[in-house]
Amino acid sequence: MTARRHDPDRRDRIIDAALAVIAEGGVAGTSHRRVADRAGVPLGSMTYHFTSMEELLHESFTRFAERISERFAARLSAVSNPSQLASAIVDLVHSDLVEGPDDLVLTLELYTLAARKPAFRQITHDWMRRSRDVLEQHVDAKTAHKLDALIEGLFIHVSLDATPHGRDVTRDAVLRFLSS
Amino acid sequence: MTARRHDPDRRDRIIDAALAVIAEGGVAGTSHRRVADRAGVPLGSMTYHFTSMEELLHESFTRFAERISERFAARLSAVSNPSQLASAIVDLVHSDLVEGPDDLVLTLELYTLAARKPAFRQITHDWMRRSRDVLEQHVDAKTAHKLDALIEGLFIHVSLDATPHGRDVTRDAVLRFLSS
DNA sequence: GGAGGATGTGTACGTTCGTACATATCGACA
DNA sequence: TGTCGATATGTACGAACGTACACATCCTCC
Repeated sequence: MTARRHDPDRRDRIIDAALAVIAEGGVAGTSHRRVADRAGVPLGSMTYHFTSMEELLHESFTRFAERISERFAARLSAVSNPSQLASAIVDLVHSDLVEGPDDLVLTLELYTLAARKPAFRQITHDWMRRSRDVLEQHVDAKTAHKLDALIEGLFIHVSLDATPHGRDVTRDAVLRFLSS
Repeated sequence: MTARRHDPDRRDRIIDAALAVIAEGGVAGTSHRRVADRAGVPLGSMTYHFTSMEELLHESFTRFAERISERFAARLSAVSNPSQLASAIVDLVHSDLVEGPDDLVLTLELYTLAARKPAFRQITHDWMRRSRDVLEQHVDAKTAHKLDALIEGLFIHVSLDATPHGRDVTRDAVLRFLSS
């Protein structure tokens, strides 16, 4: 009812700061103190708002996955034919990456966590389901499955391979799944 | 010329121990002490054989990537037609994973490191080039590129998605790239 | 306006860490 | 056999960590 003593989005800022710190130094290099410094809050605030580091990481990655999903949906909602869909996907794979290398790092950090801790796997599950839902607005379910995996692999290989991956190769790969 | 004071594969054992520790607790949870305990060597041995943690990680992941590459090559060297190739790839994506979940964890830990530190990207570069070389024994270069990325994406999605990925869907996806 | 609960903070404790380095052990060779 | 590098180890130090918790601050309601 009344204004909180301090900013009510203190928690939000901590989560955003956590994502920035993770992108910079990885989960390995993330500590309460570093996140607190980045968010401009006292150390005590960390344990007050989050009972453990794991809870903070979980909430941070949940927010991250939702953001990426929203962008994915926004990019693909505008297309109306297979050719446009292919172009949109090629853009996602080749351009988004250049804009935000942090996204690659955060994605991989999340996958790594999910591979080891089941608690984080729910985040990847939901993320992948949302991606498929978006793709299923344009293609059938099985194709959506394949396309989603292909996009994942292309994104990683374009990012971590020295050999340049041409947009034409990516486009051709996508179109192979789109043709009936 | 003469036998070393101690076992000459002390270094090797440390590297293997490091991989075990990384698989268990991630790069984040890897320390000199833990690796030393696992390898059965004194703490002093760590800094003696490796000037830094980063050097140990680099050598460990190099060895890991080479091992996976060898297995990949062994699996694919025996095939002689597209159908067999598809079956071999489906096996790689669906079965290897069940055998060794550690491989997934280590792969993702490496990718995460590579995404942030260029020094580790050389390892992924070499790994991906070796994979393509193997694939190019069966298909043309562009197809090898696409297939390699597809395998990557399928592997990750089969591992981190709750929705089951049928082998038939994987096989169909692979065959789409194999058909001329 | 004062009591008391909710909200937020500063600090201190015990642990673990990477690293340095003095010391110990051994093999090679005179 | 005795000496001298090379090889290897144990230990100690300062820094950073997660967490607990006593304390401060503020809002609400009587």
